[in-house]
Order: sequence, then C-alpha cells, then structure tokens
Amino acid sequence: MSTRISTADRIVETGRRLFNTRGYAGTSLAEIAAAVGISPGNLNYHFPTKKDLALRIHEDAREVVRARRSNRTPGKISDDYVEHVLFTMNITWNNRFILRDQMHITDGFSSWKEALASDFTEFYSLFKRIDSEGMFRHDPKRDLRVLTRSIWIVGRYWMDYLRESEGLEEITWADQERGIQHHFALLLPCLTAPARQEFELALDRVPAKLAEAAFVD
Amino acid sequence: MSTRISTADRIVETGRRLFNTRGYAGTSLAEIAAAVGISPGNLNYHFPTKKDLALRIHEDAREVVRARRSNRTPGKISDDYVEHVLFTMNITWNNRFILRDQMHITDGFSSWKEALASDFTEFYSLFKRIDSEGMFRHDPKRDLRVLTRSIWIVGRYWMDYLRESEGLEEITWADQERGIQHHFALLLPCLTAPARQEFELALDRVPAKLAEAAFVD
Amino acid sequence: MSTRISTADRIVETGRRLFNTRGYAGTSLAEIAAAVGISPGNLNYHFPTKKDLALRIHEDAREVVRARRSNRTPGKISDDYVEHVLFTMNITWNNRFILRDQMHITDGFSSWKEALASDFTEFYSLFKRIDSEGMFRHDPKRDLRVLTRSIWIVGRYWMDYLRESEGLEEITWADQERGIQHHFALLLPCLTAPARQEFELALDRVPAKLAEAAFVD
Amino acid sequence: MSTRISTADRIVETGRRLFNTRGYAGTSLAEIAAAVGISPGNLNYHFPTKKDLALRIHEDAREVVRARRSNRTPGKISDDYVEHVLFTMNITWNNRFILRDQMHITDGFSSWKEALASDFTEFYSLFKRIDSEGMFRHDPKRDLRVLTRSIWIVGRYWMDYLRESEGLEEITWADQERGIQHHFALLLPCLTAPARQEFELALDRVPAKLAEAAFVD
DNA sequence: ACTGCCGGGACGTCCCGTTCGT
DNA sequence: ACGAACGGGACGTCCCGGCAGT
Repeated sequence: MSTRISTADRIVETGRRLFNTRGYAGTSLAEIAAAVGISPGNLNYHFPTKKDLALRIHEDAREVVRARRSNRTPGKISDDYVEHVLFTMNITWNNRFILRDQMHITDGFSSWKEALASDFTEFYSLFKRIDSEGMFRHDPKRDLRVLTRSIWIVGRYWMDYLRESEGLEEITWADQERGIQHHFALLLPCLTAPARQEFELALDRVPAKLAEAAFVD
Repeated sequence: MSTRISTADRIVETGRRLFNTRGYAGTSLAEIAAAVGISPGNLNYHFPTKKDLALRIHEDAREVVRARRSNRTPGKISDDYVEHVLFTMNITWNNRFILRDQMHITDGFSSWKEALASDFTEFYSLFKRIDSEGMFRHDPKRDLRVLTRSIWIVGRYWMDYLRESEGLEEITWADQERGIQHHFALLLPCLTAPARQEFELALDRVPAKLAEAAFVD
Repeated sequence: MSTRISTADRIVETGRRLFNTRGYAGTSLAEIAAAVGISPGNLNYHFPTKKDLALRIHEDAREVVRARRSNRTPGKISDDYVEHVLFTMNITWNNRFILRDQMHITDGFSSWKEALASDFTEFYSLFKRIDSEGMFRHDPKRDLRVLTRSIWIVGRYWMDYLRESEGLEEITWADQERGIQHHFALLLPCLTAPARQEFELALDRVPAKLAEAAFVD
Repeated sequence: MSTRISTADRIVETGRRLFNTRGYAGTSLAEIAAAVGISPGNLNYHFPTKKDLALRIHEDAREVVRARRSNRTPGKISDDYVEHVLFTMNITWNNRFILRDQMHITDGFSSWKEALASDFTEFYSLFKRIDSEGMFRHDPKRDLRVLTRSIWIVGRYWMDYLRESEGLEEITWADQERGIQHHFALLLPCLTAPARQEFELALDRVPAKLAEAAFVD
C-alpha cells in the first residue's frame, strides 16, 4: 500500500526487468544503477556482486512459488488448472533470463531446475485428478505422463514463442488468454463432452482471479 | 568432397557451437580463436567483426533451410510430418543462440524470425493435408491453426526443455525420438484409428532417414 | 585501570596490527571496521581519514618512546644495553608498517625517522659508556660509530629477518633472546674477558624485566 | 649492446622500479603503462595479471642469482667475500618490493625465501673457508653460525637502513662501500692481524670488478 | 593466409569519505 | 556514539578491432 519502496527492492525489480530484456551478460551494472537512479557505488553496497543480484532475484521468484503453494486451497479442477497455467506462464516469463542465461550463473541455480520439476509434478497431479474424476475420453494407448509433459511444454514456452516468433516484449491479458486456448486445443480433444464444457467455462471465470496472479511487469 | 575444411568454415562451426553453449555475449573472440587453433588476428582477417561471424552463421543456417526446401519431394503425409518435426527440432537447436541472443545482434536477424514463420506455415500445410485426407476425427470445435501452433511449439522447444529441465547438453537419437512421441501424444488423440496406426508406423521408418537430418553437434 | 577499552583505542590497536601484517595500502577501512566489530561509518567518526588513523598510531608509538625515555633510570651498563635492544626490537616491529609504507603516507612521518635517529644516538651513548668504562679490548682501528651502527642494524632488523627468512609471524620471548645473542656475537669479540662475562650475565637477568618491554602483539 | 629492447622487458624494468619505489599495492598498472609509454591494453597483452608481472620480475631476479652461481670461479677468500656482499646487497635492493610486499603476492613467492636461505648458506661457507684458513683469532666461545647470521643481516638490510634512516632513494658506489665497511667493523675484530690486512686490501681491489655486479637502477 | 603486437574503451569490483537518522 | 545508506572515482581485467610484417 505504501508507495515507498526500499532501494534494494527497486534494484531487484529493475535488474530483473533489464536482465529479461537485454540479457544477463548484456546488461551492465551501470545501466541498472542509472535505471534505478542511484550511483554504481551504492548498487555495490546492496549487491556486492552481479551474481548476488541475480541470486536475489532468483530467490525472490522461488519465494513467490513457495508462498503460492502454501496459501492455496484446492477448488474445482478446471479452475485450478487454469490458475496453474497462468501462474507458470507468468513466473517463467518474469524470470526468463534465469533459464536463458543459465550458463553464466550456473552455481547456485540448480534449485531453479528443481522448481521446474516440481511445477511439472504439480501439473501432473492435476491431470491425475482429471483422470480420477473420469473426465478423460477412453483411450487405451494414452500415456498420461507423456501427454502431460507435452502440454506443460506449451505452457512453459508460450511466452518465449510470443517473443521469438511474434516479436512481443510486453505481455497483455489477451496474450495469456491465447496461451490458455492453445492449452485447451491440446487438452480438450482428450476430454469427454461435459468435461470440455466445464473447462471452457473455467476460462471465462478467470479475469476476476487475475489479481491473484503474480504479475510483475 | 575433400576432407580438408577451410579455416573460415572451422571458425563458423566453432563459433556456432560456442555461441550456443556459452551465449553470444558470453563468448569472446579469443575463446573462439583458441578453440579453432588460430590467432585472434587471423580470425579478424576472416571475420572483421564479431557480428560478421554471427551473420555468417545465420546465413549458413538459412541456406540449409532453403536447400532442404528445394530438394525435397513430397511423400507419405506421415513420413513428411516426422521428417519436418525432426528437421525443425535440429535446426532450431543447432542455432538456438540466434533467437536467444536476439537483443545483442538485432540488425539483420529479422529474417530468421521469418524463417520460423515459414516453417510454421509449412507445418500448417501438413495439417491441412491431414485434414483433406480425412484423417482427423470429427470435431466441430477444432481450430486447426491453433492446434497446429500448439504442437509446433512442442517441436520448437523440445530440446530447450531437455536442456532446462533434464540438464542435457548433448542430444542423442533417443532424445529426438522422445520428441516425436510427445508430438504424437498431442496429435494422435485427434486422428482416426487408421490414421493413428499410419503415423505410429512412420516413426519406425525414420532411422534410415536420419542421415538426411541437419545434424551438426 | 578499567578493563573497558575505548572504541578509538580498539581501532588503533586493530589498525596497527592489520597495517603491519597486510600493509597500509593493502588494508581497507572496511576490514579494520569489521575486525573491530563496528560499522565503517563509526570508524569514520573516530578517524575521518585513513591517514588520520595512521598518524594516531604513529603518535602513540612516539609517545611510548617518550614515556620510556623520561621514566627510565640508568642502571648497570650491561642491563641498560639489553633493555635498549629489546625495546628497539619491539617498538620497530610493532610499528613496522610506518617505515615499510612510508611512500604512501609521507606527510607527518618524518618524525618517526627522527625517532630512529635519536634511538641510535642513545644506543651510541651506551657504547661510549662501555668505552669509558674500559670494557673494550684495545683496537686502534676501531671506528666506534661504525661499529655501533652495524650492531644497531642487527637489532632494528632482527624481527624482519625472522619474518622474511624464517617465516615467523608471531614473536616469542625465545625469538627475542636469539636476537640478543646475535647482538652479543658481534659485541663480545670486542670486549675484555670480564666485560664479556658481565654482559652474558645481563641476559639472564632479563626475564624479570620483560614486563617493561613494549609488548603489543 | 643493441639499443632496441623488447616491450616486455621494458615493462619488467619499469615495473620493478615502480614497485620498489611506490610499493606493489601502491603502483597502478596504468602508471606502469604510462611510464613505459604503451597503452594499458598492450600491457595486459604481455602480462594478463598484475601478479604475472610480479612473478616475471621475481623469476628474472632468481635467474640472475642462478647465472652468477654457475658462472663464478672461486678466487681469494677476501675477494669472494666482498663480491658476495656487494651482489647480495644489490640483488635485494633491486628487488626489495618482493620481500616488502610479500603479503600481497604470497602465492608462488616461497622460492624467494629459499633464495635468501641459499644466499646465507653460501655466505656461511665463506666463513668456514676463513676459519679453515686459520684467519680467525682464537675464541672458544664463538658460534660461527650465529656470527655469520648477524653479519649477513647487516648486509641484507644495509640498504633498507639507508632508505629508512637516511632517506636515500638512489644508491651510489659510496653507499655500497660504506656497507662493506660496516661489514668489516664486525668481521675484522674476529680476525688475526694479517687476515685483517688482507680483507682491507680486498676492498681497494673492488671498483675494477664493479661492472660485474648486477647493477640495475 | 596468418601472426604478433597494439590502442582504446568498457565492465565488475573495491574503496574512501560523507550524510542522515537515532 | 553509532549504523545504514550513499556518491564518486579508481583500479584490475577483459575484449574488440586494427595494423605492420612475412
């Protein structure tokens, strides 16, 4: 509520934004300091090393993931599904430099890989709920794990696709909605008719929940 | 024909490999020169500028795309499909730095984005062939373009997924085969029973064609 | 009298120790503050400038010299001799950075050179006492001043020798005793037999006086 | 003979001179580059690291010591003695920063301590020659090793003494001659009358040999 | 075609000294 | 008296690009 933000947080925010758009190696600390409006010396006071700043951004992101996981109460499967997809898309987009520039900041970032893994696990449990609720059409050949991973990949890389192939730098709600629809294009053919309807309705219920999403940029 | 490779080509190969693994900004010309086994001055003789080298790599990649497109004769839809997926996975993986480090080398690389776009167009035409051959199960709600794009994304980012989530740096045939299977996990639920069988058989016919794929690393 | 040491004094002690071991230019104020357990800002409150701290250390050392000179009552020549050597060895070792790093802190340190000079003068007067008491063997070629200076140098640099050639960082009483013995190896050949005995006995009387020496580290 | 000196050697010479006068930590690479008349970038080409430069200077000095040791033919004991003292004084003076600034460049410099040790060993063997030639006056209490070390210290630190106590920065022949005389003030009282005369004459024979000494500054 | 050498500049890091608030 | 935060500047390192020589 307070408009006063600590210098350290302003650095973290600016750093995350610049690292995302210009890359980790392509962003100089001088640029960050200038963008924040502080001196390079002061930046060094808060984050002695460039990697320290990256690690802090990384930990903040992990904290957001942890906070969501503990504060969440399960609801309708379709709502949970949409919420999960939106959250994953956003958190990965807002911290995309971490994965993109892994090679420069390898040490200490292994946990982010684990974050991806646990995100997939959570996504997979949603599919098992769908299955246990009998919403899948009968298909003896279906490998649920493979199907889940394929669809998960679409969610993970949807925004990268937008940036690379469509040249976007700013993400709007419409972009996210398209992401959900591309999800559904894969999921819905596997569902029974009532289940399809249920999931399509879930998308309409989303905007009201949008505020809960971890929107940063 | 000759086993002797020109210095320029060795530079291009080494540069592509290092740019991919260490990033464009994270790779110094001195590193490339050392990896090739030549002096930095000599590298400068062949490529006056770092960006010149990147542009050359880029053009070589485009040339590979062009060559495939002109030398290709349509075959069975299922075979063409598998071949296309493999080609796209490889060409994008082998030149992933171009998209990843767009921000540093913006000028002259827009054409690579167009290459991706035309690749999608080609992929989309395959789906239209599948449709015209009546292989799709009936589904009035299907948006073919959206479905195509979703599945295309899985192919485009499959290897990025392997690197990020599974930590792979070297790609084997098994990894590519899994990529195809994740494709099929999405495509097959939309097909009629005979079409499914046809596509599953196509995968078995692949290894013989592997040599055609643009394998580099 | 109180066991409570003022912050300023703790800074002076820590600074002297660090300047000696790591060098003046090689010791940052942040390191000193951390070693003392205070904030850099507080250090700046007590000593506005790095050189101010160095000057304070310097003055404290000079004060020790002055205090000894005024509180001292002459005794036996041999006892006075040993006491002087010990004092000189210690005071120069404990403040060795002052001479070593002269070049960085030239202003205001000329007086320390004068302190050395007057120390030599005092040492020389001891030799004149030895001479006037008829303890020197007859030697027409002896230049008393040159002899004095040579022996003085051994005392001045004994501990530097220990550090450089023997790698010592901590000085024990045994090390100082060896210093005295190396003194005697030069002095005794010039003395008469009874004088030699007298000086050798003086060394045994030392430990009781040890507390008087300016032991700091 | 040639007036053309390689850039690397000019850097080494200038670096040694500046490190000696201003200290290792107190000399910036920019200063050295400016003094040599080259760009900072070029300096980095020849010596990637400041420590690399220091190590090179160090090795050059060790090489001088090795060269002298292998090219030397023993002569009169008195001449050898004077030659050794002069050489040691010069080599330590010309590279005094190495010992003074040990703390900043600890790694890889342990060999210099060994150089000091072997220099002392050589000096000690001279004393044993003096002894075996019956030049020492009879003295049952003499500990030859202790005497040798005491006198060695005077030689090792004579020039440091000149700088610290007499404020010298440039060394002349007169300064070195005084160093020898201070040596003799300690050595001669231990010698027989003819031996004293022999050693005193040796000093007069020196200037002709001066060119052989490793004079650098 | 290839090398050694070089200049200029940028970046990450460090450090000193100051100020504000308690 | 003390600490958190800050500004400005310097230093070591690195890197790109160029040029003379062969």
